[in-house]
Amino acid sequence: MRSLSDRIEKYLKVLIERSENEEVEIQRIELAETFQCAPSQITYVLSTRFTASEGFITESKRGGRGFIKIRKFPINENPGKTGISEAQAENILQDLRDKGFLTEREAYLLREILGREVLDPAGGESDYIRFKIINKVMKSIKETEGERNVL
Amino acid sequence: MRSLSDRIEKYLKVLIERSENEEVEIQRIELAETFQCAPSQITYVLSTRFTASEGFITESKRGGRGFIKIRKFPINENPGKTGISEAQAENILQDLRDKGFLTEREAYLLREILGREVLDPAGGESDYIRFKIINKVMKSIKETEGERNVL
DNA sequence: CTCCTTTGACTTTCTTTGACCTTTAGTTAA
DNA sequence: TTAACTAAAGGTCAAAGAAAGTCAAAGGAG
Repeated sequence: MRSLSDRIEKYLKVLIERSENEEVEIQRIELAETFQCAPSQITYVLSTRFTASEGFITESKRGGRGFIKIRKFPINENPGKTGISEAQAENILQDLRDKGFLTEREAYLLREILGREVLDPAGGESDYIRFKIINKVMKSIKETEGERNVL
Repeated sequence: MRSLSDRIEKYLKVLIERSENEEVEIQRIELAETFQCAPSQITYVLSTRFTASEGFITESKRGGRGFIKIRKFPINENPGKTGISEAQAENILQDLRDKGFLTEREAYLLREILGREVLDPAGGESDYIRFKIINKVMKSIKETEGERNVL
């Protein structure tokens, strides 16, 4: 029998697949109730199966009317005009760092670049540019795989 | 479903958008009645979603004929001619690489980011953004000095 | 045994409300 | 005329409520 985590993962992935824009928004408590489990179980599933290095971006808000949004990251340049906020970018970088795909210094460099200050002049396009930068980074990581310790 | 605060925010932003001069004047009590909430809720929305760093300035008067005025400013950072072309950027990166300030992989990453493809959506501002990115990189290098070989 | 799951107590963040304070315009009385 | 009162705003702040996050400990499968 597949584990609860597996079932929740499957459930969410189906939701994403069926969505228009490769994203889904849930409420942690609600989903926990659906699966009759502790809310933190949902957090666990997200942190083990919906990581940035797997191509997912999550975003959430606490408090009243809080939510968790999961988005599948189109690594292969899909100009669907997708955008990434500064906070989301930070999460992605942290994950890539944690997983060892980026060194601390690389993550630091990118964090500076992706900040509001630098990208602001792009105005409404800044989220989009942030998306494109992250996209490039992901691709680059794939292409330079194995070189991590060489440099 | 989105929260009350979110709805009030949206409502006000629509009003501003539709206005001639990017500003709107309301009465706190009136708006609170419209949304069936405590007047201080309006204050809360203003202080969390119409901040200066988001480009808004609010102004108000108490007492009889009191009001709250919200103005949106185009946070127009003046690109004072500071711009860096793609080719120039490449030279700079090469130089930083040669001098050992960047690893090969870091330089590669940055080269990808600074390319035309990524920054194009910024339109006329892309040279300026490239300039700011390079600036950040320079600063970051200074701040992480000595860490180069630690990672 | 070891690693992955599951749970629950505690923490942090965001929202909503209400009681009380301050400011202003208008009105009234000396 | 002007000082004092009154009513009508908006401001503040703290408490209560509503979610999500964290983390360590217990439970299970291989």
